Amino acid sequence: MAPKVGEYRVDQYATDGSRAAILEAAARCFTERGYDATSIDDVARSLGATKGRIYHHYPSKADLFADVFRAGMEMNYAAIEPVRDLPGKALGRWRTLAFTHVVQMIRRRTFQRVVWEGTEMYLRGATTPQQRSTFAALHESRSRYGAIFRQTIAEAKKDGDMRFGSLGIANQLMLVTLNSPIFWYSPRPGETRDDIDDIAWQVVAFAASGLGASEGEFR
Amino acid sequence: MAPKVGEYRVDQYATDGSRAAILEAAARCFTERGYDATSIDDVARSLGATKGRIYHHYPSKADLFADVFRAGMEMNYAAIEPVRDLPGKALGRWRTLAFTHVVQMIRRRTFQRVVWEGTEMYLRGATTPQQRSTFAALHESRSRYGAIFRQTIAEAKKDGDMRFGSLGIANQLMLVTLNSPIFWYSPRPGETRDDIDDIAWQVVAFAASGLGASEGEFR
DNA sequence: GTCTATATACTGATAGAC
DNA sequence: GTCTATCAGTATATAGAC
Repeated sequence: MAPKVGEYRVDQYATDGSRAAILEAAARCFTERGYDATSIDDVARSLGATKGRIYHHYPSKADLFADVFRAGMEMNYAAIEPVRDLPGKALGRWRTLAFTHVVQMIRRRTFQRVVWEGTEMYLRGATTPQQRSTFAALHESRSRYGAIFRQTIAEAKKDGDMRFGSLGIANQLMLVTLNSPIFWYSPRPGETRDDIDDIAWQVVAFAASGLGASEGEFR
Repeated sequence: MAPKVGEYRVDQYATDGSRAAILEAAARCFTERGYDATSIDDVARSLGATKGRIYHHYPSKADLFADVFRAGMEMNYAAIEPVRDLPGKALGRWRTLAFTHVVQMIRRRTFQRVVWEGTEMYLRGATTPQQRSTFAALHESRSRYGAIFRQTIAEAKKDGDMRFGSLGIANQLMLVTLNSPIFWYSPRPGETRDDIDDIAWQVVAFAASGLGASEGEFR
């Protein structure tokens, strides 16, 4: 179940065309230039509009950014929901979860970059006191999401299906690996769904081996 | 040998106390708040000075940032220089290189965060035409540095000591893993040199296994 | 070599027309 | 619901005193 972290629900950002268009444009701009270097005028211009349109929907730039963050996390929860409670051992469940996550990083790259930058902003304390509680909720949503992965590898280790030292370090290395397509992936002309799946499996295989998983996969 | 990427040499930033202090403060500020959110006043204030001091040494904020980037890369080349041309098979050489690099990411975290952000700025094209050539040179310096690692794992694969699919993807995953301490590491009170080495070896072990290296190391 | 103004530009946010 | 005009705050960079 995708928990509500903000004031809007899933179907709202899906059906409200105006707000959805703003979110898409904002995600793209924030990804291209980063939060501070992106002006509201930039986002408006990329929509072929002026900032009046944006300020009608969002009271501030920080709120717009936070809503992209929220939408990104909601997409993540929605993506893994069908594979969260599959039967079987932890290692197998982890593989499916990890693959789903990586594909998500590739498909919704712009939103996921905002999730990353938002997390960094929160951890750096680069937020005003009013924003702080909003960002804290978003950061907690992301922590809960990450905890699903962390728990699964902890269980796999207990099963004897993974071998690693510190759980905390292994967890960080796993997450940074699975998230890394947001930094290096860029679509190639004529790329198929299978091509993306192939890339994603290579990422999962790297992380699995890194975590000392029993059998390696080298597709 | 550490190639000169900018106009200053190693011994200059090491001996010129005034400029070195500015670089340290700038690296800290840029790491804490990011390039755009950091004002020259912030850097000056963290030095207990005013911006006159900084503008005497650097003509612009972008130049200051670029010099931190340059210093960071110079530190990296200097760090791996003693282990670049060791004898032995590629896998063994890679382990030593990788360990040295990870320790460097931990020890000089602030400078390495600037290297990361500078690279992103360059790739995003978030530079003015005048800055472009400076950043291009710095980015190329970083690419050459990364190529040392890429070449080594390619050789290890040819030796049959590593197993992975696409070299390009494996390279990205390796680099993001080895660099990742700049995102999640923070020093703990009473931490010893051995503690840091232990963390670094766990990172190297993860990457080695991820690359399908023959023997796993699980410290 | 460092500091104190100050010019200049940009941007987040608001008010009110349509 | 969107646009135009405008205000206020901030930040880069410069000029000139010390």
